[in-house]
Amino acid sequence: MEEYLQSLFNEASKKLNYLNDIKITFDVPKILSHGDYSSNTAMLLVKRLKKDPRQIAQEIISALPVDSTVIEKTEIAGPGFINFFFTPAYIAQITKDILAREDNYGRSEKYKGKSANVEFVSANPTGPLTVGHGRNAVFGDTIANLLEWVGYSVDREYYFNNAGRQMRVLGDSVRLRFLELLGQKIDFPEDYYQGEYIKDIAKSLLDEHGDKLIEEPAEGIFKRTAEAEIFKDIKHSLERLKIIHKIFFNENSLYEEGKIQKTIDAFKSKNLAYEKDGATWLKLIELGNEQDKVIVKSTGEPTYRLPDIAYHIEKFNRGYDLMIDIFGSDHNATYPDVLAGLKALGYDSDKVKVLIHQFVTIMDGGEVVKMSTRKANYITLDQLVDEVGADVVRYFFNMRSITTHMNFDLLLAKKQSDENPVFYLQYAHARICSIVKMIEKENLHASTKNLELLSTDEEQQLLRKLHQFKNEVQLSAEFFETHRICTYLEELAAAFHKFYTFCRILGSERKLAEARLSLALATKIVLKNGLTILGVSAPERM
RNA sequence: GCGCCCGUAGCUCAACUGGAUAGAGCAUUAGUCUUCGGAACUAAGGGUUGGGGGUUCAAAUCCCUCCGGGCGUACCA
Repeated sequence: MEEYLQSLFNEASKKLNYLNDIKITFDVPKILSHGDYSSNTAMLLVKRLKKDPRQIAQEIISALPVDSTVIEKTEIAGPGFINFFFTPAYIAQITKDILAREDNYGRSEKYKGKSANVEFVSANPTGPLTVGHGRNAVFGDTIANLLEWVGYSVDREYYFNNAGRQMRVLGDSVRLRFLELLGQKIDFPEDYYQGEYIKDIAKSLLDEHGDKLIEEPAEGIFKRTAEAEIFKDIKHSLERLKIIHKIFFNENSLYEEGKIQKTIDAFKSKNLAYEKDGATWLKLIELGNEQDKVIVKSTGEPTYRLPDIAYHIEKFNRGYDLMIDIFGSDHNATYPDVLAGLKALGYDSDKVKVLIHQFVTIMDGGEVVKMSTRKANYITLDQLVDEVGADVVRYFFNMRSITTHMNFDLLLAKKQSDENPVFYLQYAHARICSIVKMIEKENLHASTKNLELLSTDEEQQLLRKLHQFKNEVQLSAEFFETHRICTYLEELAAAFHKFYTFCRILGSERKLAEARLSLALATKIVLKNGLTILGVSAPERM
């Protein structure tokens, strides 16, 4: 419908030149009596034309070559909105498109030929993924899905570092637990990894190798085994949520391939780096940031900024049109340095989109659970999936804007899981599947021949909702907002249940029953496609 | 102190990125089933959008200021 309106305005702009100077948009009004679509174009032109907006609106309407079989009414309302009312018969035609495209309905080719990289999770393998990582993981994967739905080819990537201080501490944590198992009295430092999983890894090493490892350094087999075991668990946790990264990028490879040094050299050759107090500093003030920062410590080790910049250069060199980084809010101070560095080296930093999500506050029975990987005081992602299921976890993390500091009450999630909105959506889907099966036994089949019969309020409301899906997918992808899909699907499911309550299929006149059945099928398709984007299953029965 | 994010119904969150009368779910209350799945539907109550100023035809949304919370503010990542 929007495309049609757009084409009307394109025609009109040939007569009314001023329409070319302004961005014409169409909104779906909140209130039914304001029509199917509404445009504020006239009001935006008030300043320029110095005329009454309602008068401008009238001028525009007169210039629109409206086809009365498509639009039954246009009106000027309020301060100067132009409202469009489509004919019920036209609105019902959407059913045909949906049934024809099925699983692909809602996809577009707007960004066909473009490539994107989505980097997310990226937790170092020092411990199991926590609920906090869950938000990052689910959101990142869903953003990747959305980008695919609008035509991008997408690589999902996981960036990690197995060479830093964290990992040394990890190796030594395992070594100490190992010695402990051999009966040695050890003093386990407070800032080491306290989790049980460290003991498990130590135990498995003991089982396999006995006390032969007693003289081994922490950085050898202890660290290697810990990394391998933990990574295996991380990948498994992600797979349970249907998340599979195509690329695991090890920061270490940047050193091995000399890319870190190359980046330092690049900064130096542009006179953007200098030595002070034995360290190498980046001239970030000159690049517009708050203060200069160290990129190579006096020990000779780079700070995270340098490999981060080198890593993004690496991604630029792979030719992506869009690179998305997904971070928790604890990283919000780091990325401006990285972007400034990239820009200074001549890369188009606008291609890098940093999405920061706020923290998840875990509540358990009204009490805040403070989390720390090192202290092993956390709820793992696996535990969460065990308790509420993958679908609920995915839906829950997707259903809120990433800017909100969300509360997750475990007690509530467990207790009220039956009332979670995800079940409402799945129920609607399962209900349709069951209806269709049942009705086809009556030798009644969906038909789009008489869609104009779908004229009740409930049918028309449902049809209008279906119309919005494609646009909703596009907006969600362009604004990088997964929660819009959830909101949309809840409205769609509600519209369906209402339709289903008031409009009988069995018992209606045959042509009407066939049309209604096709509407139900179209709803099923859109529900399923929406859930697919979110990574939530659409069960045929529950 | 400074930077980023947040503050909307009792609770958890939306609001098409500046649009018309701020909406959903949960909770509360009152209803709807001899037939297609009641995990449903109908209706009611509940708001000075944290406070105050400003910008304009129009502000929950943008700007200023104050209050409250989260995360940062490293030669940790």
